[in-house]
Amino acid sequence: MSEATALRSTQKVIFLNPSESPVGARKFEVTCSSCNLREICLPAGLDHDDLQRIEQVVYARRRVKRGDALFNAGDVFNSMYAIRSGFFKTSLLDGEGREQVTGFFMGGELLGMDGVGAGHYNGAAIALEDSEVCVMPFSLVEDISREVPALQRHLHAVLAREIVRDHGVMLLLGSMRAEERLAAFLLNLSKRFTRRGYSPLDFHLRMTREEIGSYLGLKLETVSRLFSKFQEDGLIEVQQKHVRIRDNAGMEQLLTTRH
Amino acid sequence: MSEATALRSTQKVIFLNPSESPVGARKFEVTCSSCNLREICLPAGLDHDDLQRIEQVVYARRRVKRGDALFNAGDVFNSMYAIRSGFFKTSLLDGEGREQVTGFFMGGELLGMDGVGAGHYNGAAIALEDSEVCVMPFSLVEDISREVPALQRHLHAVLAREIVRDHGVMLLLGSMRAEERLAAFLLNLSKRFTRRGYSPLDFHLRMTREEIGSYLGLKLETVSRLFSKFQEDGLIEVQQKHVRIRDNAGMEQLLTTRH
DNA sequence: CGCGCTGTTGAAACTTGTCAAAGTTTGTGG
DNA sequence: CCACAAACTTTGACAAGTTTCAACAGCGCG
Repeated sequence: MSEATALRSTQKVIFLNPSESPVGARKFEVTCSSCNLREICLPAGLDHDDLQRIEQVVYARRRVKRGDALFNAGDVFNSMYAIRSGFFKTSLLDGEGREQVTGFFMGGELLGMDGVGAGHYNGAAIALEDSEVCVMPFSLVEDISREVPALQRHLHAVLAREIVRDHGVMLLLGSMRAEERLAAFLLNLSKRFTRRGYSPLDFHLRMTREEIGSYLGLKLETVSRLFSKFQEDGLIEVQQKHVRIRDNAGMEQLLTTRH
Repeated sequence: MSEATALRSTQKVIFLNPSESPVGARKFEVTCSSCNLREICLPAGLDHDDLQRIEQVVYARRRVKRGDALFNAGDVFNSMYAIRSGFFKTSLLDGEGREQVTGFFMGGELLGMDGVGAGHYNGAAIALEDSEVCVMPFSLVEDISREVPALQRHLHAVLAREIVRDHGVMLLLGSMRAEERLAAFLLNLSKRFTRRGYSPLDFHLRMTREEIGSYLGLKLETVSRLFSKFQEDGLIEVQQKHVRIRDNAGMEQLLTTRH
């Protein structure tokens, strides 16, 4: 792809979405090769040339304040986003304004894939703490992935991984009881924190009980009761948003034992 | 892409998966341009050249008898499949052998996207009636989509559509009551039958109550009771697997009315 | 430093699941 | 082609799980 094409693509992004401001968005600030999330974000075993070309897809960074939307359902789709730091929830609004949280996302994970192909995002992404994302204009991603098969494969893998993740949530919502859902949720968070170098046994929940409940298909009171029950059973210690896992094996057993 | 590359790709498929037998699998039998599902399967507005190249991705057809698996969870991933005729369910097995149905698929819809990138399928696809699929070796799809941007966009759109579909199911499982779930399910089927030229008001369910229940996160008895209740309420007529929708508006109201 | 959002807990109601039995359809082998 | 078995469906009564409503406590943001 020519540099001219790249510029055209990126400018389109700027003008269509004013909030993607050029402030702090100069390309030379961004390098994937030096990003500490590189191993999570990018495929392994890239040679220097490929890596350099893949870095072109990251056009800019953007800060999102806690409570603000990275994008809303229905917004024109231009870009996918990689989370550099922070924490997001994604959600849908059903017909009557009820919210369904479809996922929680942390550093190194991608957002916005649900907009590919449709021209607009299907759901919203809201920051649960002050966050920063890498902006990847999708037309650029497509252009470069035609030239760099490693990026093409990675893009497909990323989209498919989201499908697999969603199927996991469907399994959770469709066939687990409340207890199992919360255990699965906590263990999943724990695993993802580990990968990012945080403690797997001691972490801070960024979301409210209501958001957890929405994600798990439960009411907030049920979630609260379960936290208390897990604590009584010696599985965890909870204090508001702070969770400490005391009996990891016990939690896993909750998931593998029928009733 | 050279013809040699194409042949290498297709042969790999044959040898890795013996059930993809060359019987009835000769390429010249397959033409997307003459397929009556073309409008559902392929992007609109393709010129003759692009269409010819896209047809290359369909290497073969394969018949799957009712009850047989098109692929199983864990099978090596080589191909995506387009359904030419018939009906499938996809499902996951949870830790203890319980099945979660993740979707039902009919003519013109695609299967196997959950294997992209991981090297193996995440779930299984089982034929609910004698079916026939187009086999699309994924390496071929990737090769050609690098050359034909229309195919590239279509592939991305197809993957994203699956993500959006899954989010819809998560909404259903996470925030609807049993009645709403069944109504949503029936209306969704109705809509998809319409698109294929079948009656939207009068159709034959290919799946059992248990499979419907698994998909909707309900027990089969609950599904059965709801069918009876919908009949009492004059919304539908049911007789085993045959369903006739009598009050479409009433069904839709079930979905838009809170409680 | 206080007001509001978030979280906890209790009791009662409701929805859905479980268990059981009987009826119906489908498929198969004689 | 019939008969029988297996699989699927329906329905009832009861149990269990989850939600609803309500009251109150606590933390944290402004």
